Amino acid sequence: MYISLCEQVAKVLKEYTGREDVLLVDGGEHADLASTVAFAMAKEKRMAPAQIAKEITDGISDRLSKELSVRTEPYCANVLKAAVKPGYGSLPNKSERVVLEHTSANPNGPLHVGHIRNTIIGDTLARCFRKAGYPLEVEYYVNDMGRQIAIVAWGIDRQHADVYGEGKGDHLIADVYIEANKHLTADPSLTEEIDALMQKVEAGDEEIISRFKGPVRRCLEGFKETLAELHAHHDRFVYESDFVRNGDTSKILGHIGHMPESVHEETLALDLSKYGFEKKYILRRSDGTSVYAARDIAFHIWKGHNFDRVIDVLGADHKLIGRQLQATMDLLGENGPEIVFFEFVSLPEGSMSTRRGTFISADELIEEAGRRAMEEVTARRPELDEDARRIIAKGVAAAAIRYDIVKTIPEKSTVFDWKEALDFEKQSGPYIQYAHARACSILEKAGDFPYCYEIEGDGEIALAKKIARFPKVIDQVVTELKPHLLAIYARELADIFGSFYHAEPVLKAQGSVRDRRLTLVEATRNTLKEALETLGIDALRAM
RNA sequence: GGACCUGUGGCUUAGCCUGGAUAUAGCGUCGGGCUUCUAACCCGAAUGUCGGGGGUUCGAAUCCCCCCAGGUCCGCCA
Repeated sequence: MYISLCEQVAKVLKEYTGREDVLLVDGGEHADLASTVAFAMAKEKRMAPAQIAKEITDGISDRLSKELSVRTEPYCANVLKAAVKPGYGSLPNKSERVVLEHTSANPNGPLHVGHIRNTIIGDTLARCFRKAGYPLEVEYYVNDMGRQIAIVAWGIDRQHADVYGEGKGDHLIADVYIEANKHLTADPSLTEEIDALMQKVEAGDEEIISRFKGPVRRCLEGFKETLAELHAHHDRFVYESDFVRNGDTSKILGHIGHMPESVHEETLALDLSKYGFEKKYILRRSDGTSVYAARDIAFHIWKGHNFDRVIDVLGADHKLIGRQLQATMDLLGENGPEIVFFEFVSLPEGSMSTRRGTFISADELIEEAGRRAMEEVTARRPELDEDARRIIAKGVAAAAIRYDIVKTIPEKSTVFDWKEALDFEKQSGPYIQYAHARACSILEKAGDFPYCYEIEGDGEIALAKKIARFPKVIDQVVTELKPHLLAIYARELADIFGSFYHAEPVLKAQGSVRDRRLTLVEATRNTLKEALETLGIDALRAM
């Protein structure tokens, strides 16, 4: 409704003014929709913008009210009819195939609170793409042959570590990795042993390859548990080593070697200066092995051939190499990735590092959030049995974590704060869940009622207008790749519902007033549910 | 030294790409509201040189330039 209304108003405005730049913007409090066209016309017509605006509105108001439902009531009625249906906000199916890569942390230790910013941005985007009707595949790119994993394999041997015993694999691997790095720092000559391992892996040495594979698999087992707790899902785990084994990497390096931009010294590199990069982009070491960047090119060529739109979620530390990759794909005439970058999460005492062991793991955060949520549920709903409370607490914990992370724009670096991460009030996931649970509670008590799509009063209209915007928000998230817009939208919808809830009695209203408010509550509940699920948050029916 | 991102009431934060009406919300503070649909809530108040300085414009938090502060990167690591 809202989307088609925007399009229709824009069409009328374009036809009337004869201009293309009628850009419709949010009208704020004074209007539902606004156009800046009058300001643009002011200069050439040498008239005050306000006067031009008045002439335009006088000229088109007839058409708008005749041809479109710009009058509030019929518009709201149409909105509500759509919003009470399951799946509200879903957009028409598209044929454009999308591949989205997120998380892709190195398998050398557990996911920490920095990694899951990637996970949550990525998974929320993925849910929005599905909601927007795109066929989508979500991938995790597993670095199973880099230096880090060589260090893990080396450390396991040297420390006689048992990473297959009791405990979560990713944490056991981290212990080995941290210890191994201490040894390497103490005696830098040991790095030769790491280099030797990497050369053997690239050469296809089966024994060394299997020494790498085990810990990688063990670490991924741990990741998958953590990701499931966060409601994040990958359709496919793609292994970096596959692009060496299948020959794609050497094939592309061969091709690049013949390009005019290639630089042959001891290494093979690309000169990307025409894209504004000062540094050469090194792809093959002097010992003949490929670097990460080369395998990444092979991986992205594969993605570009199999999908129409390629999206990566990457940390700010990948900005340079990500842009070099984009430039290289352009040079090769391949379908390159769009990249969503997010800035770092640090701790009050400094930056996080798996190598140094200075991080808060996602598992710690999930556990602590679950404990706090259980306390809270037990205090509020002592009459519920433990299983019921536990289900609610798990949903609340994941909601608090996901929302706390997705609500902030990715460009802003943040400092992890337990207090904020575990906040269950206002501007939090649980707050939005609570609004949904309240709506459920009303509807459950109401029993059957006939839908009534009338609307009256500022409170009801404000709610209906907000509901109307949901599909547009989904569309905006996938075109602008900004999942935080959905987070903010859901919170604002919950805010407006909160005010409505306190101002307008529903169950106590009589006759058609009761029916229309119940219909509005149902539309709100359904919209909140769809929004929450698209955020990867459980739409709890009771809290 | 160079590149990118960020800087908005005491704290956290939206708006910036695409300039337009009194700059968004939360926390905290202060004052109200549970015999009434779940108070994880609601209503009201106070709190702002939109980091600083120039410029463009009828109009700048938003665009351009310079400076300051924080983060990230500049490896034959990933």
